[in-house]
Amino acid sequence: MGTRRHAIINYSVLSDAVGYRLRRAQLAVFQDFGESFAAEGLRPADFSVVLIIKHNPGLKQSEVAEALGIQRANFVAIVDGLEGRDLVERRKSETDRRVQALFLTPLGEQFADNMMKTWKAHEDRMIEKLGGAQARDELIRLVNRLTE
Amino acid sequence: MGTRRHAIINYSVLSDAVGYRLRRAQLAVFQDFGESFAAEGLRPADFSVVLIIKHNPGLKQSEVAEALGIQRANFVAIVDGLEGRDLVERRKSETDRRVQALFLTPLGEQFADNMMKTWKAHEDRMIEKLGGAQARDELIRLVNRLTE
DNA sequence: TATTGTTATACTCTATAACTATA
DNA sequence: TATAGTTATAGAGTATAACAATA
Repeated sequence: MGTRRHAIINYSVLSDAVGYRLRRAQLAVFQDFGESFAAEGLRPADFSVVLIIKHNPGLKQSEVAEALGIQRANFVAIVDGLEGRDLVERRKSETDRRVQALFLTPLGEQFADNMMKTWKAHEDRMIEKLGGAQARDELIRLVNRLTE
Repeated sequence: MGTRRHAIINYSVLSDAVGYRLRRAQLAVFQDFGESFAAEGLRPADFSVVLIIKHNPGLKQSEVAEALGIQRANFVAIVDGLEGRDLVERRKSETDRRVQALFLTPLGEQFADNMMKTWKAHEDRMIEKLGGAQARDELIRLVNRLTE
């Protein structure tokens, strides 16, 4: 049979456990992000990499990786993917032949502009859910204390 | 050579992107959680499962899984692990032979009590970082809006 | 027919070690 | 010796399909 649809659950301290609630919220936000960028096939990490390169052209691979908390070994495949889509270009430094400096291609610049429009629509949805820009600012202020 | 230690990075909108900041903060909290429970070898999912079973003995596997947003296929291995450590017990329901009802073992009850002490120390650190219980309440209130 | 638990499998993300080429 | 990028690999976490037992 199964008369009840959902069991009534006592979540105990989980209801306001910082880690648990943060995790569930982050997954919900990334879910919306994923749906927003499904057509472009852009993952959160790709977005952040394109954004950083756009605003910091010429950085070393390892600098971008470190800025985003990505290990340089795992960063290689991300750049490979973006380079394969002709969005990002690796240029060997003249002064230090070990380093790869990263730049957006012309297509990458164009892609970044469109990407930001899609992102803004996503972010605006999140801000609306939060209850406005002030609530967003308050949230950022609070979560930053956990990261610092 | 290498005169600069860290490149100065323009993070653009990433500085207050809800998803990005939430993700970084969640990782920081889980990092502290992991260090707190390194000795017990308890992952966040294990913690939440033990907690739910403690406060809702006799729930079906699928009910606990759904309550925690874990797919029932992936939940099997989690319960296997906890059962293998003699913390959780599966009991076949008398009324519906398909379902496995979940209970803590006596050792599991004892483990849960100790677990909560470790967790409270962890959570208190997070609350302190946030600036007190009121700030924590405000954070929970805000992130819940993203999940609902 | 539908549900519960299970197995198998694949894909992403992350972590570590070791290699190469350069400095 | 040390650093930047790379390769290989292994471990989590997560998603989907299909199966057996039972309803």
